[in-house]
Amino acid sequence: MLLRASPLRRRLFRLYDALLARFGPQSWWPARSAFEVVVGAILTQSTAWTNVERAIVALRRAGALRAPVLARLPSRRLATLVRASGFFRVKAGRLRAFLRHLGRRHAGHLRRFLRQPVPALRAELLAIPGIGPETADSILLYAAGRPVFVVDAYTRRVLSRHRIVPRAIGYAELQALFMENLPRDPALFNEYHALLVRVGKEYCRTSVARCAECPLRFDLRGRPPRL
DNA sequence: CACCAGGCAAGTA
DNA sequence: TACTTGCATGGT
Repeated sequence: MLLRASPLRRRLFRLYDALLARFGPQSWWPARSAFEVVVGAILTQSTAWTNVERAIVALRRAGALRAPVLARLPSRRLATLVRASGFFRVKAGRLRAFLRHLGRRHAGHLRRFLRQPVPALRAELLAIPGIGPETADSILLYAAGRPVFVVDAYTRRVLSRHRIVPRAIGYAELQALFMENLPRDPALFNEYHALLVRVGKEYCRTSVARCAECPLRFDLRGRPPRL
């Protein structure tokens, strides 16, 4: 995959190099199976990962981190198990919607579901209620190993604070910026996104408080980052 | 105490 | 099409 050099491409590579040099490989996604990636991707919607971990632990203790078991769990019981991840009634419903789709369209086989071509798989994921662009792309990249870049709040915040993109850039535009300017390599997309989340958690919250301590100092040219 | 976190869908203008 | 609001727990 050959990409002609451009200022934007150089900035994206330099940002990646700076992140990797500072934080090292992140070994994402933090899950033991593809099914657990799907569950975590739904549970982490607008929620701190520490709270998702509590819910995952509860599900594991109940033996519910497998499709056949989770699919048979009553909604009240499921809601109780995922309570710590917040929005628990909504998320229990979304997990059930995914399991219902998996059961009806793919005989409950996640592998089979994930094997189809990216465009069809992405469209099918987005058609499941409760799965939007970020959740779908997280599943595509981290559960199915496809070269799809995941955009999230940290991606937008880190790049806009470094003045690489406008603050209000849309999901598709920001995703295209990465996918059209980097080699389409699942391992690269995996690590890049994980690193953005890592630096975001530590230095790039919505409050600008820790922003000044950020070790990257990436192309700010001395100016304070805008909110 | 107030504010925030790895979204999404439904409602309004 | 572009905003706004509800959903909810647990950490800082």
